[in-house]
Amino acid sequence: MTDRAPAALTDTSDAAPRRSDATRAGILAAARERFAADGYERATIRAIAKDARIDPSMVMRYYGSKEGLFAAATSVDLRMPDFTRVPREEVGRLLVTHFLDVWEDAGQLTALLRVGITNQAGAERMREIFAQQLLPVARGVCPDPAQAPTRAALCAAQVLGLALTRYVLRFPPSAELTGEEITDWLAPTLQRYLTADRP
Amino acid sequence: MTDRAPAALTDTSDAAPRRSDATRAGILAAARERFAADGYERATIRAIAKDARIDPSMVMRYYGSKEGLFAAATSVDLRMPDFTRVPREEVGRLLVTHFLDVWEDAGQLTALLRVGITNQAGAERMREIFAQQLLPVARGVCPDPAQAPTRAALCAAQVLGLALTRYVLRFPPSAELTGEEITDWLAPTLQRYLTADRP
DNA sequence: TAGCGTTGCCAACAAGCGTTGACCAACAGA
DNA sequence: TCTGTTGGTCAACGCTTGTTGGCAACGCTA
Repeated sequence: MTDRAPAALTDTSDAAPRRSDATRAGILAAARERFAADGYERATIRAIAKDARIDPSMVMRYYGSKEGLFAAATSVDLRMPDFTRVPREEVGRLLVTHFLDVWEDAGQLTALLRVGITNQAGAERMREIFAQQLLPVARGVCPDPAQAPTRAALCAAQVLGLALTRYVLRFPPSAELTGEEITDWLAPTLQRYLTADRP
Repeated sequence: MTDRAPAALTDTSDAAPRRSDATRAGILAAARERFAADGYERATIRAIAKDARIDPSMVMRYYGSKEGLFAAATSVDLRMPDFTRVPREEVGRLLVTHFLDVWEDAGQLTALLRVGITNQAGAERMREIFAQQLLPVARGVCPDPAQAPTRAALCAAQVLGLALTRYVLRFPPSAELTGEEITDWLAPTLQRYLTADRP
């Protein structure tokens, strides 16, 4: 009866470390993998628990519900650099390389993309990330701030489309491209979406 | 014991019309809507049957299984025009407008996109459509046919990314753009992906 | 050593799923 | 009018799901 609050959503060193921290982290890692591989519905709590070598009821105890676990597993920080300190003609290229970096290094974004498409809460989460992390970049870079939403949306479409075909649908040509090829092709597109005066 | 074959997947006037054709069509329409709205797992046969005001067992009788129903509901023809008859500098613009047309008029593509992301069979279906319908266009238009897969994949990424943000995730700026705005922004991108000599 | 909160497992629950087979009503051809 | 086919409903099946509560072992503090 002591811990009514089910989930410690902020895992960044807040209070005393618990003995179960390793278990919690294991569940979270397994959840991210499963969500990324299977989407929200097919990623069952039982499967996640099995991956983490733990009983399903532990998942419930630590994260309250499947929704809670999902929320904890898909808290994403795009780690956006400060684009205002970059030469204007290089923002497109930097945006592509940065996204490729972030996407390759963790399965969280693939998980989020997969879930955002089946699950209402997932879609809402993606809109939040878009508004809080990509939109400010466009606002700081594009010529007329009033156009920032449009320009950011165009960039999001291009970047998410690449991620979709490359990491989720696995279209062979898209999956086989090297990072450099992708950068060379997409950088001018994003550059134009962000900084061109008119379409 | 007469009709072992459960589904008439080709509905285009092959044999004598049956009394149940309306029911079949109703099921298919309801299935497309549900698949588009909910994705593969959440679109239950029971819900589809309810929408079509029919018993769930009828769905099984006419389409064999949920997989069969899905296959019938997402047979997509992109109706690609003959791009070789179009002035070379207009293929980008035509490609955008054509895709917007196809996407707006039927929910099938949204259904396919949603399902292609959670379901293995759905992803396979999308790769087929890509290879059979978009790839030939690139092959006929781009300068070096060996680059056609890459160029087609880039176009697919841009188009699908737009569809994703506009129809599925519903990013407000993307969903609110007019067809003309989208065309103006995306046409040069696709034009470059298809016809530019180098990135 | 006793007490207590924490960590974990086990067994079960109710609900929902795809799927099946028995059964009835309407129709068409003889 | 009889008979076989077709269109459709109903009730149930076996299974999986998220979720819950009880219970045993551990580790700390007094």
